[in-house]
Amino acid sequence: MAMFQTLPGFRDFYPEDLAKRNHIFRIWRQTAAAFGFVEYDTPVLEPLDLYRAKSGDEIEAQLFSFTDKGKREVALRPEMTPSVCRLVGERAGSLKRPIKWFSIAEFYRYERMQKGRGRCFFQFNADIFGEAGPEAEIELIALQIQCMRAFGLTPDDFCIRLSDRNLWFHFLGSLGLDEEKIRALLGAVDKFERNGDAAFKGYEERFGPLDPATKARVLSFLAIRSFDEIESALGAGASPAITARLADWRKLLGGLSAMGLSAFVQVDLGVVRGLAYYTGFVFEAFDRKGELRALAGGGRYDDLVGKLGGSDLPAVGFAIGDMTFALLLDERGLTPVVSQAPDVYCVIGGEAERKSAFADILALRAIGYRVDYPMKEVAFGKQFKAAVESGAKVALIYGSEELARGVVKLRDLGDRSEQEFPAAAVAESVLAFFSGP
RNA sequence: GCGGUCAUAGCUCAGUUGGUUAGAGCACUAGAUUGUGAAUCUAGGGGUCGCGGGUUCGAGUCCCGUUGGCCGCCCCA
Repeated sequence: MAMFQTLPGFRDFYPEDLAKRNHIFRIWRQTAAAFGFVEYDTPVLEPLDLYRAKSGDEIEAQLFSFTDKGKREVALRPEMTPSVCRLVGERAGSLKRPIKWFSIAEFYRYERMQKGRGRCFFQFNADIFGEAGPEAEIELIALQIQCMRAFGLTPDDFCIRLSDRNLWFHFLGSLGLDEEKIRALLGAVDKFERNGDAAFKGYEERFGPLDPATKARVLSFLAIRSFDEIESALGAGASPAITARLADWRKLLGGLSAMGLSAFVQVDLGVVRGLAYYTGFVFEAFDRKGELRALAGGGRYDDLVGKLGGSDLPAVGFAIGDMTFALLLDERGLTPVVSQAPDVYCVIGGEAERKSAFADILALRAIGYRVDYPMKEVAFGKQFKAAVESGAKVALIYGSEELARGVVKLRDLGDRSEQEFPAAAVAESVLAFFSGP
């Protein structure tokens, strides 16, 4: 029993765990780069006010926050958005647009542990700044899909539910509700899927009973699952603002369709995301079976950079969390098996032979091969067993007989065939062996 | 923050109505085996039975507390 445990909700990564994590990150990085996104990073520790400014005081309960030795109130970052808003806000005037940035970083939230949720977790974040039109959403939704597809996940495994807080604002505004009521009602819509009718309780406690006709219209609006339904609900006699918004929808859906991604996208106005700062399209990825919490989520937040970074910049972004994503890969049997085996394992006769081997070992490693050998003098039989168990492709045999003849023997641990190389040209010979047919 | 449930070796678990020095398999180390492969045999290391207190002649076992895991609620940027 270890003397110390990790803090609740924190994780150790043993080599095999870290290999899996790194493999996931590697694919996310490659994918983001393929989409033309560049990587950035920010401090883990930030001024507490950065998060207060965005989300208000009540958020403090879920922050790892404390006062540092300089009497500054600080917090471990619970998300990337405020930090990245600061970065782009500071240089908004000099950055080429569109600004396409991504990061892979660890975050901390003081919450109760649950399946797919801990107190520390990693997120892949991607954002586009400086593009106000739905072209940015096309790019980001496509990236989000590819970040999951790249692991072999299909439309049978997950889908992106697409909604629009802007449309909800127009719709509820047309019912005569003011902004405060609209925001409260969107909170109810967000909870409706989970809590049913009880979701409206908070609204009604604050503003009184919701007019039944209005409620009926809200319920039928949040049940919308296709663009056709949106059009028939709003299209006839719509205001210019709604007409323009419907054009944005057509552009977004058309773009995703042209990319061949329609099967991954589900229009679903029941998703509005709880966050008040989202201003337009919002999208959330779920597993198809509905067994896990959300895999990824994002949306447009056109007012936040101005609020946190000082310069007005339209923005869209999303994040994928590592925990739920890893659970989904496990469930589908898609967790990558990452080999950390050496390419070459050296079998060494004795101390004299060891000296001959060392020069070659270092030369091979310098070329980039993974090379291992026994630390101590052990029997040949054991060394061959160790070579096989290491997973190496070949064994290089430095025996006294071979070296006396000026050769080193290579044994293919797969087909058990052997060949000899001149002892003076081992690195070149191994290189030729591996690049040969 | 609330409720349910669980906790014995690195892993999976056994452990009698409370009774001697807490066990097995797997894994690990070494030997049999000083030049060729996942086998076999033998030996070894590894446990304050999550932690603390109580009941008892005696607690892994019963009681209370606590910490941690899992599941659900709240929340979920």
